[in-house]
Amino acid sequence: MNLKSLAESLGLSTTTVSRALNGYPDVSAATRERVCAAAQAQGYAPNTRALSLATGRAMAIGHVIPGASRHEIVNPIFADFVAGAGETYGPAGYEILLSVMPEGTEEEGYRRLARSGRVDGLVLQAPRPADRRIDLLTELNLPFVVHGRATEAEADYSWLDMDNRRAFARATRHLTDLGHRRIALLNGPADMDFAIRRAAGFHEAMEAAGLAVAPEHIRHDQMTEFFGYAAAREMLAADPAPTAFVTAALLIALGVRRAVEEQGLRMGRDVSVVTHDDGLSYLTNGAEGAPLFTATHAPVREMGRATAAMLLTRIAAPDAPPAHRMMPADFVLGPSSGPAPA
Amino acid sequence: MNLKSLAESLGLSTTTVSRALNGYPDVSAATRERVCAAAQAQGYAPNTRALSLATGRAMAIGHVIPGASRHEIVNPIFADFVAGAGETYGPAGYEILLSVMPEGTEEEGYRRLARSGRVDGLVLQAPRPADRRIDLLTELNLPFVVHGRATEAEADYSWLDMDNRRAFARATRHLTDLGHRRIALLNGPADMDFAIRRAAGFHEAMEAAGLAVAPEHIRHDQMTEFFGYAAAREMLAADPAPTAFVTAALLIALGVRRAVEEQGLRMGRDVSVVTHDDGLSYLTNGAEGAPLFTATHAPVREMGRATAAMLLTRIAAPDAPPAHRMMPADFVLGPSSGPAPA
DNA sequence: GCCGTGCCCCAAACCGCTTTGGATATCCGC
DNA sequence: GCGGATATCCAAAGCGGTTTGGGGCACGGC
Repeated sequence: MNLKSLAESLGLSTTTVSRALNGYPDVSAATRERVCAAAQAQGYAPNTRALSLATGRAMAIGHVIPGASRHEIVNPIFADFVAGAGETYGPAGYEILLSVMPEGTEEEGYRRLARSGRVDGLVLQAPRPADRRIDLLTELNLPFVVHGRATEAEADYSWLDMDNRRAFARATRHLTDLGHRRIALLNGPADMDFAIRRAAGFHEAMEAAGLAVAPEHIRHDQMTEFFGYAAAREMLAADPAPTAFVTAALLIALGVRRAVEEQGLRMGRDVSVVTHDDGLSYLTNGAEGAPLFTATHAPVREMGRATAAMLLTRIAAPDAPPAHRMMPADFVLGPSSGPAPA
Repeated sequence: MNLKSLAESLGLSTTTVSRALNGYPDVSAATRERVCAAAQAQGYAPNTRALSLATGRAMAIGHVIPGASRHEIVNPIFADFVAGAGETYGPAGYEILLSVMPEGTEEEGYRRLARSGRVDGLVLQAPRPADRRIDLLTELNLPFVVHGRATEAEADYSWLDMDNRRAFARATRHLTDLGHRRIALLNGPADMDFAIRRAAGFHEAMEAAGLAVAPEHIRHDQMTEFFGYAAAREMLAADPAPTAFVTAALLIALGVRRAVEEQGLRMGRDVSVVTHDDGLSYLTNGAEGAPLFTATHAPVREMGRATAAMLLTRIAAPDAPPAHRMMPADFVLGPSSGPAPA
């Protein structure tokens, strides 16, 4: 069922039918009525491929999953972020094009994606401090918004980020205020910009409290339960052991809790834990109103929605100056943190 | 940089250039060489929109996230499954089109997706027993493969599934063999086909052991940590309490462990837990060689790869009869299960 | 009676590629 | 020298929409 046969069945030209369906003025109300009814009845939907070729708009946004190497860890926040973005795209008629780019082929991959015309814009995730993708995309002249920031990027670009530094300073200060002096940081991968900002916030608060940071109490790794468990287990066995942990993800915190309890210690009394919580739908911090961990909380789904909205306005007005948006994190008090043991 | 200008710059027709690039015979080796070199040099990449319109193939596969309602839980296995599928699509030149379909608009949504020609095939996830989508897609004549099965579907269709019944029978038998008599099942949502099969396996093993199933020991819900915690906590406080749990996901098992330890009980001694483990990259069952839970294990990423491969062969030969593939689950022995307490 | 003015509608060009159906040139055997 | 392969190449017709640039017609004013 294409435009042509629909037009024929109505005894009209394709031009008129097209204009009628797209709300152009040059068509009488009666005709428009008739056309719309017929389209509805015959179940007409424009062929996106043709539409896209004619209009030059792909009506799709690219999201890239970096690294398709077999044992790569898929970022767990990815699903929620994309679901959030989808909520924004849907009503606007955009679809998500997911591109899995094998490590190493990235430059070529982005180039091809841009030239292929499959997408009208791109969302960049998990940037590194000097992320080459930003300059690349600027050069390719494809609208994009970065979820996160790339500290050392030269060009100005649109981004939406959580205030990582401030959130982690807040979390750490909470612990120093409680009298903790040996605080460990279980952070995300060291080459991620967000992890660097989180570390900065941590150091800032430690310094403000006049505390030294023990290098052996800082760890960077993929944010898994096992990382939290293994790192905490090791640190707790050492002497002196930390009395508190700041962790970059709820999964890490769950691992820490496992190590803590395995040692016969109690969380919130013997060892305090403050975590960042991405508000993942399938991994909530306890129940509503009864959090399990003291946490900084910033729902990533919300960020997906907001990032998508920024990108859509950017696509609508590509020449507008880049926009920036900083999302704050809530601070939630839970039973996992308490005064430092004497 | 389109075909036309590339052809002009070479003094050839677009026909010849197209044939040269696509490996058709009607072109001399010298010309082909020249064309390929120029394409490389000028950074030519065919416009997918036009290519797609001309060939009729979209070079994209649709994956649908059901439900975009604000508080919907995004299935955590989704990310790994899609990453796996992407590994298969990539080398074949296919991209993933992610469609977020709001609850209720599904029928219309699939119809539009099919007619729009954006995708060459579809992967259906999380089917319900009498899933209407299967008949719908068959009617729409769009190649698709179901991850899971729909028990009551009438038509024959391609599917790939884990052997849920057998896996859960195996898990349950392990516990009955250990002498457990009161075993609880913390299952996925009751309307999911996979959850029904898992329950069937559970009941089968209980019956084989001559054990009655207490209705209050069966729970269906979203597979979150909190569900595991709350359900186990409640059950352990009741009298008689179960001595063992079978759980449908690692996250649930983590919640159960939390409840167990909160009660001062020890997992594997006072309370046994056997879980299913989807092998998510960011949520592993302990470390390699040192599992945390006794588990049935079937990596969902692998299933993504395999499902994608099935779909691609189906697209290549749409008239072949539907294919079926059953994936077994491993059984992994861990410290979370032990003899029933006396 | 003529002309300007809206109102509706349409034919045809175009988006960038593939593919069909020749066209031209070369080369072969006889 | 000539018919018929064979090897190369190309013009043009799609694919299914949008958009440009009119064209006919009725109406009103002079």
